[in-house]
Amino acid sequence: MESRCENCIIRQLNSLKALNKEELKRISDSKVTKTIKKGETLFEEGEKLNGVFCVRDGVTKLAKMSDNGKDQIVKLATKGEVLGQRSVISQEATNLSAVALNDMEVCYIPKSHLEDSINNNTEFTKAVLLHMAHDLKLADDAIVDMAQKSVKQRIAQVLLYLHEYFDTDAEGFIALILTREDIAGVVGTAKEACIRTLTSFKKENWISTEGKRIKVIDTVALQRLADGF
Amino acid sequence: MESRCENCIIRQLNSLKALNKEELKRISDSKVTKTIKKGETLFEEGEKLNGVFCVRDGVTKLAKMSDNGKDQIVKLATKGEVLGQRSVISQEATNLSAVALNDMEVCYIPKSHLEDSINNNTEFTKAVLLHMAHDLKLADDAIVDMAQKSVKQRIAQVLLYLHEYFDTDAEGFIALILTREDIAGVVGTAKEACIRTLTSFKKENWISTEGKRIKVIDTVALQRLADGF
DNA sequence: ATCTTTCACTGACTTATATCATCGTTTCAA
DNA sequence: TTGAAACGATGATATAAGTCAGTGAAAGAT
Repeated sequence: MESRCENCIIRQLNSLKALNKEELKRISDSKVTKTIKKGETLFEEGEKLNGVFCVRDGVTKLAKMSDNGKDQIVKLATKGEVLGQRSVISQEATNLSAVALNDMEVCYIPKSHLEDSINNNTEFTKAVLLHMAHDLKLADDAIVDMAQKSVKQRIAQVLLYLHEYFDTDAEGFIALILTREDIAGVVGTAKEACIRTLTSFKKENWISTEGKRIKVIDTVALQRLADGF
Repeated sequence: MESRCENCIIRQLNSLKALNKEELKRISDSKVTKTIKKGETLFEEGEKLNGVFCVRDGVTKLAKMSDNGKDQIVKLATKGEVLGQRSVISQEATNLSAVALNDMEVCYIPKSHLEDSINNNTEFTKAVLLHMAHDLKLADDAIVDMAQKSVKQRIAQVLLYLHEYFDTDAEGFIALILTREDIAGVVGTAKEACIRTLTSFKKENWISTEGKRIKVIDTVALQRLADGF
C-alpha cells in the first residue's frame, strides 16, 4: 500500500505534524513503506540508524538485552509513534532493539530528509523536543516504579496500561496479544513470577484469561494495588 | 557574588552555550543568583516552575517520593546542569524535587526569557534537544539496570559513578559526601541493605570508609561485578 | 496430518532483599 | 557544652522473587 505523507492521518499523532507542505512532499518522495511480519526485527541494539521509522500499523517492542540474558522491554510503540528519533538526533547507535509483536506497516524516512527540517523549522524542532520531554518524564517515573514497586504492583500497572491503550476485542480481552514472557519483560521479572501473579489475580477475580488472552475485570482493584493499597 | 552570564564559564557546559551575545545579555539582566544551603529545597515535586536553575556550584539530588514513602533519587546534578528544563518546556509541573546536598550557588532564569530563544534560536533548541536525547538514553539504561541488576551490582555502579564524576579529596575519598540513605535512594534499596553491601565491599578490599566518606580502591573489581562477573 | 517448537502452568527449592529492633557514634543546634 | 537528632552498623526474621525441573496444550512448520 502506497500513499502520500500529506494525506497520512498517522502524521497527526506525532511531531511530523509540525512540518509544512513542502517538507512533507520532500519526505513523502523519499520515504519507503515497509511491511514487517510478526517476530521480525526493525533494528537491533547497537545499530546505527540512518533514518526513523514511522509506525502506521501494528505494535513493536523496544527492548534492551541485559547482561543476564533477559530482554527488558522499555516501551511498546504503536500507530503514530516515531522510532529511532533519539538515535538520529544524537548521532549515536541505538541502545534498543525493535521487534514486531504483530504484522506491521511502517514508513522509513531517511535521516538526511529530516535534518533539514530539524535545522530550519523551529516548530518541528520544538515539537520533537516537547515529545522527548514527555518521554523523559515517563522514563523517570518508570525508574521510580522499577525501584520501589513490587512485581505484583508493576504487573497490575502493565495490565491497566494494556487495557487502556490497546483496545479490547469483541469479548473484552486486551487486543494486543503478548506472551507471558513479554509481559515479564516489560515488568522486569521472570516469566514464572509473571504467570504466578496473573494466576493470583485470576483468583481474586480481577482478571480472566483464555490462553494468551487476558481480560481485565476489576480496574479499580488493580489500580489500588498498583498505587500501594 | 554577582556576575554576567557572558563571562560565566559554567555556560560552556550546557545548552546555554548556543545562545548569542544579545540573548545572553537579556538573560543576564533578568537572572537571579541564589545561594542555597545544604539541605534546603530548590523546588518540590508537583511545583510549577516558572524558570530554570543553572547550577554554578554544589550538588543537588533530584528525587521522587514513592508510595511507600521512600525517596528515589533519579539524578545528582552538579556544576553546569540546568534544572527544570523539562518542566518549562512541557509546561507541566515537575515530577521531581531538588534538594541541595551541599552549599550551592545557582542562577535562576525566568522562563519568559528562555521562551524567546526556544522559539527563535534553532541552534539553542537543537542544543536542548540533544541534551534531552542524551538524558533519555541514560534514563532507558537506568530502567534496565533497575529491573535486571542486583542491589550489589547497582551499588558498585553508583560507587564507580561517584568516583568518576565527583573528584576525590586529598586522601582519595570521594569528594561528594552522601549519607548511606542517599546512596540507598539512588540505588533504590533500603539503607540497611546498602550498608551491608558496603561492608561486604570493604571485606573484599574494594573500598574503604571513614565515617560517611568512601574511598574506592579496586575499580576493576567493582566494574566486573557491575557488569555481571 | 504429523512433527517440532513454543508456551502456559505448577511445584519445590534457594536466595536476595525488606523489615524490625537495637546500640554506639557523630553531627548539629540551643 | 550539652542534649537531641541523625546516622552507621549489625543481628534476627520474614517475605518476595529467582531458579530449576517437568507436564500438557497450543501454535507453527513441513
